[in-house]
Amino acid sequence: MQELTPRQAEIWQFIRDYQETEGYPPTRAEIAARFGFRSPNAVTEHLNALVRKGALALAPDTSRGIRLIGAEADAEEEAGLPVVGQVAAGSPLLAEQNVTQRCQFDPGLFSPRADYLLRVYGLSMKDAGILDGDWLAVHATREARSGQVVVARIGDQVTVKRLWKQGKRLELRPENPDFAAIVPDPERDELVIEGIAVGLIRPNGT
Amino acid sequence: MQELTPRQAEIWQFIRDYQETEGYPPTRAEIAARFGFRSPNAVTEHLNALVRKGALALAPDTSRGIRLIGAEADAEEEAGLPVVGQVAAGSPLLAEQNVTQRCQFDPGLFSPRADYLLRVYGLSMKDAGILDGDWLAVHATREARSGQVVVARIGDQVTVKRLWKQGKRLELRPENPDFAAIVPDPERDELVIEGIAVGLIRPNGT
DNA sequence: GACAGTACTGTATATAATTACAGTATTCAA
DNA sequence: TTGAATACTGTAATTATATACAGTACTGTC
Repeated sequence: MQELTPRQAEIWQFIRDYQETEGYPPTRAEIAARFGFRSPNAVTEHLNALVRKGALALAPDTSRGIRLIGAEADAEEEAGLPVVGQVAAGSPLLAEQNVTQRCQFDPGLFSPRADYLLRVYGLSMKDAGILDGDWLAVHATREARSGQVVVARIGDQVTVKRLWKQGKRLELRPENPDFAAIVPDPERDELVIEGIAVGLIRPNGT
Repeated sequence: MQELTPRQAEIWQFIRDYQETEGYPPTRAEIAARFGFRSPNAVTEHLNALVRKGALALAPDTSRGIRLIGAEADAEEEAGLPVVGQVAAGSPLLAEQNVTQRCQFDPGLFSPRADYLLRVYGLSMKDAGILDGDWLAVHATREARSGQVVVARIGDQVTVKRLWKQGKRLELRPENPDFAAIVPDPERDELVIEGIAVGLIRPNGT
């Protein structure tokens, strides 16, 4: 969708709000009244501009025949965040085969934004309050700071650990005394940070 | 809302579908065409009946001035579940003063249904993966089985612990060796089960 | 400096749409 | 067995609404 001018955006938003509160779209005269236009034609031209830019569709010769495009959240958001289960060896994390379901919630819940939910296997992060079966909310990024809980990929393995950096030396530490830290060998192992933990959902009871 | 006749329900659903696909409500003539009525008045009378029964609202002298009622989820669900923070002494858990915000998500996420989210203070349930600041998803009920994590009220205190029953003896056990179990004295303390834990949300990063 | 895009005023008109009024027929409860 | 609600046909009037056309003015850009 092409960029809207401030005025066009105002009008688009008014139509959305009107639709929301009244249950049906406004007429050109109603839009003109809201913005103080003395001519309904001012609105018609704005609407035509919005059609050209793909922000709405107009049904010709139809009263209130305005349909906003992109009013609802996009399909991705509508369906909710993907929940990534067991990751098949070598496949991208978000490959369809790995997505077991989708989960919808308040986008502002996590900050920075969660891009997907990763089902956690095992108890290696138990002392960080991350248990088997939990869904870790992950913000997809390659950048992680020391001390953050990260989703990392080493070869075919995807793992959740706390990242520690000391100069060039990287370490992936579990939070459970029964598990040992992973120190990737930069020569042999390819370590990729897939994202950082921004929250957690425990869908089953405790 | 009063019971609709089959015909009225058909018309109500058509309006919903039309609204969904076109982006605006239908005219009486369009509804008549869909059902094969030869007179727009047949529709007008159906609409009036639907207004009497509270299934929709009509804006007079307004083209397509139809607003469906009960099409979206009810207001409670719209606003999301209440997040209960620090509970003021003696107040009901869901008293407005205790609700710090609301959080919206997939209702099917927790089972049984979550009625509210309780902000957890302290680390007494650390080993159950429940940390300070976590939001415990709670199903409001007075009934709890031994072994379940419960929200209990003893006098003015609201606490999250694991419930253990042995005959008539009740015990609220923390999951952290640094804390001691609470054994309420049935003579002195009034123990009320407020609900059971059905899940958890950790809104902040880890 | 001409041209396209934005942002309007002002007037007029055809048609889209609601709504009133006069009927017919059926069903179901008091 | 009468009355009220449902479920329509048919016609007509009024008003709600979209839209065409003729202008004005400002802005950026090729």
